[in-house]
Amino acid sequence: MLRADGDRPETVGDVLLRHFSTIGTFSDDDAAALGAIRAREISVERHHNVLSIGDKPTAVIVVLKGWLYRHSTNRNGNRQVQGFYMTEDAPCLETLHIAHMDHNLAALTPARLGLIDHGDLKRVLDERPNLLHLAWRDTLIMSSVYREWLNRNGRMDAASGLAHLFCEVMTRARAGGFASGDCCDFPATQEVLGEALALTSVHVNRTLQLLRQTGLVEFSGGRLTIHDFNRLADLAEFDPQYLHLREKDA
Amino acid sequence: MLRADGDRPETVGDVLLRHFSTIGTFSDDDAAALGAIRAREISVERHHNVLSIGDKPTAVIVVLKGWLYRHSTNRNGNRQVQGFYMTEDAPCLETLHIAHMDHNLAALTPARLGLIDHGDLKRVLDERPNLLHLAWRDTLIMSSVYREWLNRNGRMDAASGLAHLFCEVMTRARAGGFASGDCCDFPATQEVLGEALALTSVHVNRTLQLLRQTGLVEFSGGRLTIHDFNRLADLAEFDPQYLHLREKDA
DNA sequence: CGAGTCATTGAAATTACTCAACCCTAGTGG
DNA sequence: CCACTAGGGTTGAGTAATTTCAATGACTCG
Repeated sequence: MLRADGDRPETVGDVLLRHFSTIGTFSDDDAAALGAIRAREISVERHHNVLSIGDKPTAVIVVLKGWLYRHSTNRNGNRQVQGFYMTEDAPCLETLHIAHMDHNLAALTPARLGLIDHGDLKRVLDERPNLLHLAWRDTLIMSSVYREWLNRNGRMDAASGLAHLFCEVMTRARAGGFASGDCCDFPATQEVLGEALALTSVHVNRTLQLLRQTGLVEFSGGRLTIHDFNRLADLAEFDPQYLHLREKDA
Repeated sequence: MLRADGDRPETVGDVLLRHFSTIGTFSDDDAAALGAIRAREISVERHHNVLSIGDKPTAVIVVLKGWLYRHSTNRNGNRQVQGFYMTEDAPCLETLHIAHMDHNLAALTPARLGLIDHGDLKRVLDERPNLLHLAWRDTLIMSSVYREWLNRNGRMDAASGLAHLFCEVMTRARAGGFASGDCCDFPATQEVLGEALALTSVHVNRTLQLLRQTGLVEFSGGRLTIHDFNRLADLAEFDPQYLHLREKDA
């Protein structure tokens, strides 16, 4: 599993490498350097903010287990969820060059996180331009995803938007190897789905019933099942291009 | 005006440097290297797509004059505008690491653009880590702006959202030195405003009338005047933090 | 002057929200 | 083992924001 050294237990760097392998390629030397990087691990409770507005993070986070999500809250208490992050995602690479958090990063489920200090990571990235470009690319893909969320929330009706989000999650889960058949984890409540799609939980509930009735999707108990991906993708006008995943070459 | 050589006419690199100076700092050597970079210039007509979905750009764009905007169109012809770019902005730095365009970049007005070939820019960025980090930072700030647009379009009513967009444009214009007093260019039609805010032009029109009646804002003829920035910012819950502009130290 | 683009207005239709209640399930403590 | 609780899911009825459609006005440019 992409270990630089078959005997060594898996490191946080190895997990990050596995993520990078979904969006690009790197050499064995790159893998060895990142795999050997120093890291800590922490656990976080559900709903706990890992990073909050105003924080000045000193480490980059790699999700080892569980899910995180990104969100902001406005004056009257409405939250906007801006992204979901599953195992192997590195949701705050941007803190390398943006000192202050302008939003929050929270745990969607109890989660286990790897922390790589900025200094340590910067040292490796400076020495290995290829890894630096992969890290940059990763942040650019996140940009692309934000753009797509903007399209989704601005220009799609509730059913198509929900379908689109489901397609995204399933596609990313598949890319990471976390889907089994037409099924993957997605431990969001209807409330949180609403916060992501800029809908109320009541409307999400009604929209879910629609999708369920058409037999396209099941969503309950934190699991997502897509019975007919093509039809769902068509409803959602979902084109995975924006995720800029690496073409599989194996 | 930040020229490495007082006698040399201003280059595309110099313009890009001026943009970078709003988000960070760099050395004289950095300035000399980027100022001397090879570039071409082109002119584009209003409404013309400079880059289209599927394109594989080979150059980075610096806006020398006029405005660009980023947009996507969905099946039923609805457009979502994802960003506005004024003089000195470099709206497609991300193409350095994302081969295929997943959206369009178009001219909001007739515009003059500087083009720096990826190869030439990469060479300079590889040699000058500080410039590379500034370029990366610039793309990260764009990310942050997308997040804010997501909040705006998802969680704000029409009046607050419009006010927020106006605050953003004015703040960026001021940072670039393009505002005079409480006035700056913003050559968008009400239709385009609607495409940015995910509203119909009819509703934009009515919302503009509201803002006008309260005496906060004037918007006509491609000019934006904000009579009371503080009150407008309050209505919009506008906090410029997300633009991550450099603290002025002069 | 005429054509085209953009701005404005009115009335009807619709989507999604709000509020409030109720249900279901899992976990907890007596 | 059952009652209680809390979190999430579901439902209904009324409401508000925004869209739609269609027409009219204003301005600019050739």
